[in-house]
Amino acid sequence: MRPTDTSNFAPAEISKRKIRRVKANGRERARMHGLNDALDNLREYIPITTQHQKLSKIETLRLARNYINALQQMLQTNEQPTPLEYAHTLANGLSQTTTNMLANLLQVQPRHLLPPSQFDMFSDAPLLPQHPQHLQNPPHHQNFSSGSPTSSISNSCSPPQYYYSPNQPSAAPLQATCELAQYQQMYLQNPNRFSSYSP
DNA sequence: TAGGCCATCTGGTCCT
DNA sequence: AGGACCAGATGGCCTA
Repeated sequence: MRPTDTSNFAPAEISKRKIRRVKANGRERARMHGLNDALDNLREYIPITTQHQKLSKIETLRLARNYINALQQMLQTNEQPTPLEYAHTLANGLSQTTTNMLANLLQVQPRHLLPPSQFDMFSDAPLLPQHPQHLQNPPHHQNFSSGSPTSSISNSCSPPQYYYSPNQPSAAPLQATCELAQYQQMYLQNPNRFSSYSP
């Protein structure tokens, strides 16, 4: 008899198992809802959002990973990446659909974000494209290291706005990045302030 | 229409 | 024993 074969079980035992299974199904449903809520929460911290279509679960996780990488690179190099560099980091490992969406939001050519194998299909493309003029010299572009120690938070909070879609439905991700930039600048000015930090 | 994504169910395993 | 977690199976929905 297979472990799951209940044909020899008494009706009372079968009923008991059914009840247990139904209860387990409910818990599993609730657990998955909790997982989905957490993913929804995570989506709010990712700088790329669209109004009509939300990122899939797997793409949310991939983009979150890439976003963390991008922020780490900014901290390590103490420089803001170009839009194309930023897009490259964010697009790492994403599906073609999401990559296209990303390219559209960041206003770079999608073909410049494709992996090398797909990039070969566009061999006539220049390796490093010119950014649109308004992206090459964005009005709010500012090097992190250029901020004076006495500059206020509000003045130093000039995130790379050209990284975000004008259709951005929520300012939350923008604000989150802005705050990270502030913390980065504070850290660079006085790392000792953060030495005792524990989450 | 095929493929991707999702919710749900299910049985197995591990832990308390 | 019962709950949490996991992975496989299944069917529905949507989009390119």
